[in-house]
Amino acid sequence: MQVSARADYALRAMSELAAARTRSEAASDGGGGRKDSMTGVEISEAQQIPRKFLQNILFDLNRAGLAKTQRGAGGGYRLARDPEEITLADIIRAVDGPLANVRGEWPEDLAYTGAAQPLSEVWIALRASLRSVLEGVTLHDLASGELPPRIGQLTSDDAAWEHS
Amino acid sequence: MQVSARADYALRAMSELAAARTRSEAASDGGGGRKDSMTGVEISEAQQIPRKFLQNILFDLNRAGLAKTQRGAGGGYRLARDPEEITLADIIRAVDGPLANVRGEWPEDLAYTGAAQPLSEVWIALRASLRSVLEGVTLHDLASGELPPRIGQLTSDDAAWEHS
DNA sequence: TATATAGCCTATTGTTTTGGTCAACAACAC
DNA sequence: GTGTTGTTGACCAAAACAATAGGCTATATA
Repeated sequence: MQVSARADYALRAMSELAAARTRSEAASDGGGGRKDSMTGVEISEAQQIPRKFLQNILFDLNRAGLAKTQRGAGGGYRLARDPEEITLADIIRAVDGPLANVRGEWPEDLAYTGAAQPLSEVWIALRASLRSVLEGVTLHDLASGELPPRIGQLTSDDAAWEHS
Repeated sequence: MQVSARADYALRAMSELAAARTRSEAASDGGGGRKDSMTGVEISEAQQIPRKFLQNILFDLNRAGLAKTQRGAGGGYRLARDPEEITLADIIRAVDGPLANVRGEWPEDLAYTGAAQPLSEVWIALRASLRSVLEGVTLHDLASGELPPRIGQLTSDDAAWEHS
């Protein structure tokens, strides 16, 4: 139940790209508009992510169709879709594979015997619960700083801030 | 976001112990009562878990105060508390450490900059969400086969059964 | 008090994942 | 062209994970 460095970095990089796009749209007074792309180096400096490692991750995001790339001078990375249409779950899946699995297997593929039988239903529930968070937050939510109400409920209700 | 083999095995082993205790209580007609403990080998055969690996895990569970052990002939492992008082979260923490952390850090310790700032709140929400499932299910729920309503909601409502 | 039974516990092994680097190569803007 | 930037695959070290080995210790009971 760990969030990997890859996933964390990917989310931060994509946030940065979402911000670049927002900045670019805001500058629609003149005509040319400001650039909505960032180079790998720019992203790595903005978010303090090791350059080379970040490039691997951006490559995955590109392959998954979440980011678009432009080679050559003046190139860089930009979002492939509107920030409203990219969820955190999309990003994590692109770099880490399936959101939740057990010992490398999908929950529904596990065959439990005896007393442990109801466990598979618990895993399904767990996955659904993860999804309800990660598929409910988009890059736009992050970039605007306004997370959906669902998140606020979760972080305020419980003793959610205790360790572990 | 993977559930480790250790966690899976631990949950299955503890389910088995819960079942043994239930069987023992059911046999309260005569007087002696049936044994509520199982040896390592019995558990490993019942759940198809590698013997030696299981022993490491049982050791952790013992150290965490979730299982009690008895050496010597006729010995074995048994639950240290009532099954109603042991949650799945307790078991996972005993063998895997903290339920949810990011790159080895607690969510609240992460310092995000710029566009990624609201991410830490998302991690808190994610952890709360995990907890709401894993702290809500006890060994008794598993052994009786009757999971709490919260689980049923999660597995029925959504398209919860799709892959990934 | 033997003795078989069972857990204790440290060490070790092999494999996979993770985090990260390098460098040759391909595309593109100017 | 020429320099900038991404592409791609190979590479590496360290850590984590899964699993095994085996001598040691406790103890129930015959």
